[in-house]
Amino acid sequence: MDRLDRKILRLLQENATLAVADVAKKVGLSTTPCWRRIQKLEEEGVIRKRVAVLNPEKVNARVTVFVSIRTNAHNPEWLKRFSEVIKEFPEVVEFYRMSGDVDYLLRVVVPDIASYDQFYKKLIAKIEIRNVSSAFAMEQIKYTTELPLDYMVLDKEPAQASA
Amino acid sequence: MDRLDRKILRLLQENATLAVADVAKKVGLSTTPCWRRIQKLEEEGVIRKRVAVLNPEKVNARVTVFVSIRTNAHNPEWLKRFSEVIKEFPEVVEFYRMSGDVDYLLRVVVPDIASYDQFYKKLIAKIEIRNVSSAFAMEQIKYTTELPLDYMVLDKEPAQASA
DNA sequence: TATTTCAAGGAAAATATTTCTACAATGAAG
DNA sequence: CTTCATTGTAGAAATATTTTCCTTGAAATA
Repeated sequence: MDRLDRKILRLLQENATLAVADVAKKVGLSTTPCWRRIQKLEEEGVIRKRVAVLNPEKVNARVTVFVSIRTNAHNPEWLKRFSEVIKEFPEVVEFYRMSGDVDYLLRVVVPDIASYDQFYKKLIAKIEIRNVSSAFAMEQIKYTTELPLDYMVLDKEPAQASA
Repeated sequence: MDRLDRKILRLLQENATLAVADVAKKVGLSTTPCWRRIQKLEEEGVIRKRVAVLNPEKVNARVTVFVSIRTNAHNPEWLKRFSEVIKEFPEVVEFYRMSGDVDYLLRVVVPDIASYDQFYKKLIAKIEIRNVSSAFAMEQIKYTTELPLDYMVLDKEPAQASA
């Protein structure tokens, strides 16, 4: 992984429809080596997938709720069951195990508060939870799928562009 | 927007590299109308973009921190300035204005705790904040870019597939 | 310094795939 | 029975992917 790989990743994180030739041009490479690099990044799993990102408004996914969860059952069985339950809910788009006084944090996406209430009832019907607290987002000011690449570990200097 | 559009979106949310012909086959349509639908979904902005999703581990983005922010300055100027500052940080991948006792919530992605501390110092150097509290994620159990489409508003019944 | 080796890039072309356009057919609604 | 929206078939044009083979330059070794 060198600076060229990073440049390629940056471009594809922004726009995955770019043709290999265009990526190549932008990073200052010809198509063949650029194609080989992308291929490799995919094989290695650096690039996990390519997806379409939708407009939340347009698909009626207007409300984001952060759900903080505390549990009594601090054991792997409970977590396993809980994870499986959560993964079934398409409304839960993110799910973290946390340090600190909150045990788990969910990001839930629904059309409105009423739908959130329905989701909430479905959730607590499926699994026992000690304590749930919901925080509503009023506005999504920034949302990106792009990971910061400045921290990426570079094996070596980028190969000098040969004449 | 009917059930066919929804089906198309579901597929493209999962995998944006699918050829139109493949999408068509899966939704039970021939390529032309499927192509036209996708075209329209893009024009209307339902599909916002297509992106490559990277593996956080592989690009050294291992630690997620949720940063809760309280401010004294409840005015549009401060928010504007704050937003601009935040948008400059590639480490901040999500940013919400919240209801409740927390004013803003950030999701920050960095390689490790030391980097988070550096980020934190950079942030408070740039803008005055009353109160910051950081919660560290130990594990990302679920993360998806797919929005739930079950809530999508359908104009009408899907057109009957014609013979 | 000469020579070998190796990793990476470049050009070009074959292949494959995709996109996009015309035009005909269908079925529902009025 | 007319109209309108939508689909289907087929094919041309454009693009993209992938392979083959060659070149280059850096590093290693004698």
